[in-house]
Amino acid sequence: MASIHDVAKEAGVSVATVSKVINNYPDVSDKTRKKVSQTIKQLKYHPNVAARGLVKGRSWTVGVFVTTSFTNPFVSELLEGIKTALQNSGYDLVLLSTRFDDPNYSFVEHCLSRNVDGVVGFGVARNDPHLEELLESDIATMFVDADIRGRRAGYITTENKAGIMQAVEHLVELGHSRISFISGELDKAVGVLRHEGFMEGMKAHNLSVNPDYVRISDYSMEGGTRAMNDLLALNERPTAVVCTSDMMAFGAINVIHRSGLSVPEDISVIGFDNTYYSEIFSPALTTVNQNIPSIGSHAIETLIAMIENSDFAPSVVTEPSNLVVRCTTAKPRK
Amino acid sequence: MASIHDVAKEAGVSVATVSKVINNYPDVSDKTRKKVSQTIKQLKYHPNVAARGLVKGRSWTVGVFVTTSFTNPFVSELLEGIKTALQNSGYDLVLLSTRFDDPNYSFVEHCLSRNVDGVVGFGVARNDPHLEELLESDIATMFVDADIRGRRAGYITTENKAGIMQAVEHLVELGHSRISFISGELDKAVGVLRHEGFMEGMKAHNLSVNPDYVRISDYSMEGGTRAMNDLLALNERPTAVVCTSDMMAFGAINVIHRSGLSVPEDISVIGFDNTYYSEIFSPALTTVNQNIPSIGSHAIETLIAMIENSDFAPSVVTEPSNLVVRCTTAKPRK
DNA sequence: ATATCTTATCATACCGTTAAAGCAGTCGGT
DNA sequence: ACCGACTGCTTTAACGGTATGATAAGATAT
Repeated sequence: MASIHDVAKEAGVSVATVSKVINNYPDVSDKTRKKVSQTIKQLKYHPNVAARGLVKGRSWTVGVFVTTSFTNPFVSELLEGIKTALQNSGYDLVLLSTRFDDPNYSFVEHCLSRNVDGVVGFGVARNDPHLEELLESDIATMFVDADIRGRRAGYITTENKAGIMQAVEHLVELGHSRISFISGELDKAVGVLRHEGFMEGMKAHNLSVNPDYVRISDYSMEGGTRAMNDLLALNERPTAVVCTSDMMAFGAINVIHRSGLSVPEDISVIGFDNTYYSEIFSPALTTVNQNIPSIGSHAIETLIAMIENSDFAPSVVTEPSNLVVRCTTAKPRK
Repeated sequence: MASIHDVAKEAGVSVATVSKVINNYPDVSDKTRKKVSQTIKQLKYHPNVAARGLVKGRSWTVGVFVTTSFTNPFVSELLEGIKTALQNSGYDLVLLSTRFDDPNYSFVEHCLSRNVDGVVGFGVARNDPHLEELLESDIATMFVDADIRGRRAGYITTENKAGIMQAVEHLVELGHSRISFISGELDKAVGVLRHEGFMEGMKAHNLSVNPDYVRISDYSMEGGTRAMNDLLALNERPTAVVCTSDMMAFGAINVIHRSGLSVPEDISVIGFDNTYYSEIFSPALTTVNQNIPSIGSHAIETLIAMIENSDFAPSVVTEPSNLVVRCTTAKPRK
């Protein structure tokens, strides 16, 4: 690999001049600029990122810290959005492979030694042990779906509350009143907000919430399965269920079918996310749509703005959500 | 961030000694080693990867070049396997964000300027314009699902042919003879091998292949939809269809259902991949299983072996495949 | 007592880049 | 004719590590 010295020698100028050409400094004559550009092309020279990073204290990489599985469709779609925004940005994405079994592994130190310019954090709980350290550091951060702010940290999220309220409203309009809520863990903002959305949505229609109908589980399909099993065991089962993820809804629907009941005739089910599979699944899932790829893209765009413009205030972005009615909701049986 | 100089000063030794401690050189007395380790911990020192990379000409990163969407469940599961193998390896994954709109963008130059120690290539066609350049370079490479070898390049794949042959055999045993094959593009090894598997499987049971029944499409759901539409338009439609991806099978099944026919009663469908959703989909999909996460892990493991041991011959790994019978295959109607 | 070998440590060149400072040469103004 | 400003370029010191050859001190052999 040719270095800047090779280019300088070949072009008959000093390394500094080459550097200036590369970085578009004004004090280079057109003639030399041309000559240098030409030799750069000729030698297929590309600046060494490590060397550049060493002196600039930057790396032109942004880190992600994925705690959940990539199999999670939310993660896939988020990454897709991130990939799109990264294209042509000059930044590359580094997946920080964490060493969780090492008790004194520090995420922040990992970032610092890798010199990442910023990170996007996803699935970060409010009580995450690494969180405080991260917020204290100078690393620009965008959290996805977590209402965590800091001197250098902003977040992006969807209208969680409004989304769930729309879901409840839809069910009420269909004539449901025995409405159940299968929630994800309440340790993250999304969980709390969606829960609030359910409570407020019910209240807005003067419906009381049966405590047995509110199940706290986890966002996976197994989470939905477990919660739905509990609900079916009740004396008076609900006629509709609002889930806080599509995967949970899939799990719930499978349980309902397996117990001989049908969706939506016996029980209506609503999901959350509108991931790619909600349309493919049969019956096609009624769900709260959030534009996940766009969340990913915006997260990166604002992150880069924060990085390149250190007085850019860490921002809070909220993406709209809306209910997509498909085939898993209907009027309750008489 | 503390540097090696800070540690040296604090511990009262030279930087060289600190470096030796970090890199486990033998010629350091136990006493100084202890003292240095202690100050490293105390100052929360972590070597700067850029500086180290600069002198060593390495980066402790492996690159991936994802041309398809992350939404593709194969990619997600592959990444999951990669993530697992990377854990505790000391390597991080960098997603090279490609600049395809730039006509003289070079993937290899991107890798070189980032100093990645190796790359895993997925979805690389035999006629990919970047391929030759990559093979000529000294970058250690593992291709997934492509039979491309080079001085520094090996590959990992599944028993593609055998998998499809099992699928055909299963259908024949059920009594099918009008068997169709919906194939992905034939520009990659997987496409060719699965196609061969179909041809040989049919031949092995003395069945002739109706050319109308062989459709070349793409691996997406839309690909399956398109091909199935064509098949249903035929005078004599097939009683069974073998698809080369799960997504294609989903698309095909949706088309069949929409046209008023049912799966598997009217038409049996088999997929390929056994991705997470094949079990969730209803009816649950009969499909050829390949252990995708394990493919990802093995790709990384052999890649790292190639990197750290430059005379490790680039290897070829084949993972087994097997048919998983679920609910989309049955005897043909009389 | 001197020479030789070991062992532990250090000083320093170097990796490829950027940036600050400096230095010729040209030009317009007095 | 001289001054300062400007232009275009170069020299050189970092950045934070690693590796190499030198060195000092102690042990062993002669």
